[in-house]
Amino acid sequence: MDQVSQQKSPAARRPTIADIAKIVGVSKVSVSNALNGQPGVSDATRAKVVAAAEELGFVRNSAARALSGAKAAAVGLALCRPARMLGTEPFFMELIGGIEKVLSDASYSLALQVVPDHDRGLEAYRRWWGERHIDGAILVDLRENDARVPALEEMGLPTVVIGHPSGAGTLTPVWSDDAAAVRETMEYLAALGHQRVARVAGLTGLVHTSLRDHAFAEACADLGLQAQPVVHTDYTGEEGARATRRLLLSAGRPTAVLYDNDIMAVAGLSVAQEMGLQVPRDLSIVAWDDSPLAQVVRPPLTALSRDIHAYGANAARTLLALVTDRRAAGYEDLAPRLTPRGSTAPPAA
Amino acid sequence: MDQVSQQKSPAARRPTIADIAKIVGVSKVSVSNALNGQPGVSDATRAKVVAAAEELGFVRNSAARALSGAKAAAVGLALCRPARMLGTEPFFMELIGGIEKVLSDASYSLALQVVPDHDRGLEAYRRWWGERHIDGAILVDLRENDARVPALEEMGLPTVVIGHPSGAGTLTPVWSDDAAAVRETMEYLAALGHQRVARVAGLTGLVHTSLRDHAFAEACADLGLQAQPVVHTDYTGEEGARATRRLLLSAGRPTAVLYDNDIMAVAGLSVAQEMGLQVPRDLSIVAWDDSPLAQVVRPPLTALSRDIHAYGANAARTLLALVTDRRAAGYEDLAPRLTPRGSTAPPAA
DNA sequence: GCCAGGCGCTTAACCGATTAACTACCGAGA
DNA sequence: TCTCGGTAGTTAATCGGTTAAGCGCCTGGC
Repeated sequence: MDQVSQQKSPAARRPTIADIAKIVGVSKVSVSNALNGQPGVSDATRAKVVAAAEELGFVRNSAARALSGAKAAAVGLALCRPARMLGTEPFFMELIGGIEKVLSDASYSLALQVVPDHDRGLEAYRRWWGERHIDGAILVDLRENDARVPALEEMGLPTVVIGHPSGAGTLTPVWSDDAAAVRETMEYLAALGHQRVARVAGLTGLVHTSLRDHAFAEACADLGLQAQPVVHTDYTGEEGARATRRLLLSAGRPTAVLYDNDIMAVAGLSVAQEMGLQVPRDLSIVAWDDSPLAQVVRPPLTALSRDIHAYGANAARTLLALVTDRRAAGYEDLAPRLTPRGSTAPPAA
Repeated sequence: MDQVSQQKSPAARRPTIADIAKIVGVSKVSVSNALNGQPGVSDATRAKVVAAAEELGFVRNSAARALSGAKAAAVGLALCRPARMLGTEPFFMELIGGIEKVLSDASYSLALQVVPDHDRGLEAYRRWWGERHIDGAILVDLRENDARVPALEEMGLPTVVIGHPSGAGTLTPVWSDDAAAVRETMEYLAALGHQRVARVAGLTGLVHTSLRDHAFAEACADLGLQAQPVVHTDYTGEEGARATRRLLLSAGRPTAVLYDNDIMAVAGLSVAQEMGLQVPRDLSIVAWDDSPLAQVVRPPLTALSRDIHAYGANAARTLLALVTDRRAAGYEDLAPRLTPRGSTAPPAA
C-alpha cells in the first residue's frame, strides 16, 4: 500500500526524451540531438522524433539541461525601491517593458525582485547566480561608490549597468548624456530670459543625480544665472509639492524650475496654480522624462523626453551580447531631448 | 592543446557537496543531510560541514536539486499589456510590489514576462511550467470566457486568478467587490444631487469592466438617474481626455463622471478646466484607484481607494498556500472605499 | 582491393543533488 | 548471551538531459 501511495499518478508524469526514444526506437542521445538540431541524425529519424515529441507534448526539463552546463536563459533585475515609490514612477515600468521585449524575442526571461535596499538586492543577485537561475544581470539606481559594483565584478556575473560609465567600474555601462540635456535646457531657459532657475532633484547619492547637479551648477555659472538652491527629494509627488512650495515662498523666487521627474513636475504645477501663480507666465516648468501624464495636464509640460522603452531594449541587447560573447561594448543612448510645450515662456516683466 | 582549452578555468568551477565531502572526510549524502537539517548526522560532523561550506562559499545548485524533485521556488506572472500602456498605470507596479514582498519573505522569486497578448502569455506559462521554472502562477487581466483559464486548468499549474470568481473556473480567485464600490459611489453622487452621471470605463471584454458596467447600470436604475453613456477606453490619458471631451460636448452633459482609473480622471480634469468648467462646481469627478497622482492635482480627486499593495500580497499568500498544500481557499479582499476629496460637490443649479 | 573518412547511431560517463536501502556499532532489556 | 532499536554513517540508484568516445557501414579515391 505504501508503495502505491509513493507512486506518482500516471497523469502527473511528464514525458522525457527516454519516452520518445522508446517510441521511435532510437537512443536518448539521438532524440536529444534531433530536438536540438545537432548533426548526426538522419532527416527521417529527426522527423519521427519531432512527431513523437509533438504528440507526447514534450517539454524540455531545463533543470536537467542546466545540470549539464546549459544556459539558464534568464537575466536578473533587482529593483531597489521602497514599495511605496514604485507605483508612482512610470520610468521603471517602461524600462522593464523595453527589456522584456528584447529578452522575450530571444526566448530569455526576466527574473525580477523588488527589494527594499541595495544589500537585499545584492543578495538576490548572488542567489540567482549561485543557483544558476540567471546568466546575467541588469543594475539600476547606480549610487556613488556603489558597493554592488565591486561585488558583482568579483562574482563574475555578466552585468549591464544602467548608468554613467564613471560609476560602473569594469561592468558594461548603458547610459545617456544627462549633462548635455541639462545644458540644453538651461540654455533654452536663459534664452527665454530667465535669470533665476531652480532645480528640484531626486535622491542624493545616485550617480545621475549628482551628474545633473553638477551640470546644473556649471550651466548656471556659464550662463551667468543667479545661483539657486537645488532641493533633493525622494521623487514622490508629495516631496515635489513641498519643495515647490518652499521655493516659491523664498525671497527672490525662481521664475523657472527644472524637476527631476514628471510626477514632481505635475505636483509642482498644482502647487503653483494653488498659490495663484500662472504657468508659464509667472513660473516656467520643465519635467525630466516625458510621459502621457506630462501631456494631459494644463498647460502640457515642457519635458526632457527620451525613449525609455528603447533605453531598456538597448540595455537588454547589450546584456545578451555580453552573456553570449562574454564581452560587449558599452552603449551610449541618445541624450534626452528638450520638448517645449506650454509650461515654459519668457518670465513676466 | 585541445584538451587544455576544454578544461574549465579553475576559478570558474563552483564548489559542490562533493568538494565539501572530501574536505570533511564524509560522504556526499552526509553533507547533503547536514546542510538540510536532516537527521542521521552528528552535531560534530554537521558543524564541520557547515564550516567547510561557509569557507568554500558553497551555494546549492538548484538545477540538480530540482532534478531530484524539489520545488522551483518561483512563481510566474505574464503581464499582458502593450508596452506603451505599462508606464502609465501605477496599478501593476504596486501590485507587483505587494506580490514581491510576500514572495521574497518566503524566498520565492517572481518570473515576470511582459507580453503583447494573451496567447503569448499562455505560452510563457506553458514554458515556465514545462521547464519547472515555476511552482505556480498569477493570472491578471481576466477576460470574459478567458481561454487561459481552461488551458491552465488542464496544465495542472497551481494558479491564483486576480479577478472575480465568476470568471476563474476552478482556479483560485482573489478579488474585491467592485460592484459594491460602484453602488457606494453612485449613492454618494445621487445624494449630492447629481442626476446625470457618466462613466469612462476601461477595456471592454475584461471581467471587471463588465462587472462595473453592470453595477453602474443597475445603480442608475435603482437610484432613478438618467441613463448616461458608458465610454470604453484603453485606460490611457489620451483616450480619457477624448472621452471626456465627447461627454462634455454632448447635449445634456453629465454633471459627474466616474473614471475607471486615475490617469484618465486626471486627464478628464484637465479637459474640463480647459473647456472653462469648474471642478467640482460644474463637474464632479471620481477616480477609480487612488494614487499620489490623484492627490497632487487641484482639486485633489475623490477616489475609490484600495490597498493595491495588500491586494498583491494577499494574492501571493494565497498562491503560496496553493503551491504548498495543493489547495487554498479563494480570498475576497476589502471592497474599494470611497474617499471624498475636492473634486466632488453638489452640481451647480 | 585497401584505406580514409563521413554518416548515423550507440554506449558510457557525467552534471550535483536526493532518496532508498543497507551496514556497522553501541547500549539496553529479556 | 542474544536480540532489538536507535544512531551515524555508507553505497547505489535516480532525476533528465548532455557530451565524449566508439562502432559499423557505405562511399570514393588511388
